[in-house]
Amino acid sequence: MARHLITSALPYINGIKHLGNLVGSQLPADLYARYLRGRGHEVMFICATDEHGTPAELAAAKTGEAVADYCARMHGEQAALARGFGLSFDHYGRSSSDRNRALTQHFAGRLADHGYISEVSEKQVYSIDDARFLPDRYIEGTCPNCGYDKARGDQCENCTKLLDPTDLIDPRSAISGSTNLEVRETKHLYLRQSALKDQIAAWIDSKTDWPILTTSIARKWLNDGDGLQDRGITRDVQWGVPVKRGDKDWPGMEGKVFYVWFDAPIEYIAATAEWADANGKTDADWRRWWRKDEGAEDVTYTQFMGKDNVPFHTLSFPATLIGSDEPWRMVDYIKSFNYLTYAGGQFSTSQGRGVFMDHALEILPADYWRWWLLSHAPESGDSEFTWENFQQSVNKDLADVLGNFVSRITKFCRSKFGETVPEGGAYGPEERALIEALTTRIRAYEGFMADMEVRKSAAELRAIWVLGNEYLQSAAPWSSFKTDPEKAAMQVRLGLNLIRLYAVLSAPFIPFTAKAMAEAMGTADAGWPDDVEQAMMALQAGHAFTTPDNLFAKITDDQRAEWEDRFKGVRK
RNA sequence: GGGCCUGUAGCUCAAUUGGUUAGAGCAGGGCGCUCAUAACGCCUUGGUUGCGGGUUCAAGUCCUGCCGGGCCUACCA
Repeated sequence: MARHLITSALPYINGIKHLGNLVGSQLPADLYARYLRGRGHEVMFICATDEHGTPAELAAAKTGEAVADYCARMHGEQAALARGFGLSFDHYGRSSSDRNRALTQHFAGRLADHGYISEVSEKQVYSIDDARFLPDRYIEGTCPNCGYDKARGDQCENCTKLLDPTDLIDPRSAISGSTNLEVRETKHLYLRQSALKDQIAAWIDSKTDWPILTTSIARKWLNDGDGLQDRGITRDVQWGVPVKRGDKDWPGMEGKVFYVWFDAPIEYIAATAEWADANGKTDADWRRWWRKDEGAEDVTYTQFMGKDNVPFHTLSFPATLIGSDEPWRMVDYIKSFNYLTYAGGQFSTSQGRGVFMDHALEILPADYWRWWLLSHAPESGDSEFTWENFQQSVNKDLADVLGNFVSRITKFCRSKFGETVPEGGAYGPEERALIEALTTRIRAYEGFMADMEVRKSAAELRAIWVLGNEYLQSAAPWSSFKTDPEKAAMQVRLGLNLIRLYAVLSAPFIPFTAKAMAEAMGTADAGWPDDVEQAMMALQAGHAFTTPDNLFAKITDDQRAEWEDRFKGVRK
């Protein structure tokens, strides 16, 4: 039994997340966490809402709420949706928590004490009417290159040219449209990543088993141009962790907050502390997951994230941990994902494009989404969601292959033997061949799951389901029942045990259905089939079961057409 | 502009890292079965691996040039 710390990238607070967000981090992280728990490992699975920064302030202003109220409300909504999707976080924290505030300030203090913080005076665009400094992308104007009139201060979306805000013709605030802008001087703290470059590079070089997607992004930042650049870690906004040096004030930094990307990854640690607080645990209980000097030496730490998050997890967060000169557990493996696309374009929270978590649960149970998203996870490249593919996959894999298997065996047993596991008969060559085939495939499944090969795991699980149908077809208990009822009894008993086996194996992918299957079989035995032959004797003759309703209703063509139409535009 | 990723059957993806005849699922075709959600099983049709060069005994895999798609480019997160 090993100890596994698992974190999912933190979903940003400003709205309901879409399926692309879900499949890029939280869902595969949940798959892995559930699998490891199923194998009996000790797991700490952490996620949280990422609540600070300009977009949260603007989203709150739009609804007229105070930003703290807005975040509290949205956290509640996101937490409810996470539960709806069966995301089995040990704790779903908030980056605005007291724990994170204290820890973020602690790290900043440690970094400053070790000379890894510098103060930099810089000029930034200030909007007098908005009463705030504007990040480059919140300044709009006419592109000097192509004349596009909605170019952003960082880049023109029309001609893709990189810009400085001062390049724009007729610049205006993207928030209010005000042209009442001026350049002001402001002072910020910078994390001296350049001074930590060699240590980070050596650390990245040691990760030879990481996906190319992950290491290549890190190397680009490490080696591009003059190498890893120092990074501003404070901002002139209201909503964030106030800048402090440990628990002391930071002269000259009054009224400023830490940059959201500085405090967000620290929330992985803080959320574990929140877990302790929420469950009556001690500090030692959470620190044994994070501090190598307090028990975390044997922890394996895995992070899940979309590819856009990689630089922060391979560079700035490690720089924070290394620079603190404290023995924090650093990530052992980063599993990163490409993007899920929707009807040829991107899912977009800001544009309301695609299918969102709340709407998804309105129209279908979570397991449908979990299965499709995981079995099509964008691991090797971007992958596309289409309603036709979704309908076909779900109907075939879940309704026909798995659901119908459960249906045929339970209904046959009910009509011939009643709702009790029948007794009699002994295994023949077919049963031994089945157990051998199951063993081979289950071992392969375990290998893929351990390697976080999500799509391959799904394909293997499906193949395991198919074995059940193949067996029934060749064993044909409906025929043997006529000539040799004891043989049919044995075959059916094996079939019922297959349902329990499938419940155990499938739980990481489709936890709700797995639970329904186990309950129908009247068992709480979730023992992992280390020995398949043993596992096929979990349900003994005389054990009562119930015949479940169909586990999965098929998606009809009418439904597909309706949803295709409903979700083709922009979220209201 | 620069960097990285990517292009394999109608569709979604594999291919043990350069090694026999490029494999699965879905969709299509045929046969079988009748327990089951018109479900299941078996068989089967589909590929000049984007295009052109090159290296090699051997290239989907390595190099190079085109063409297409995507991501990142440090002040969105």
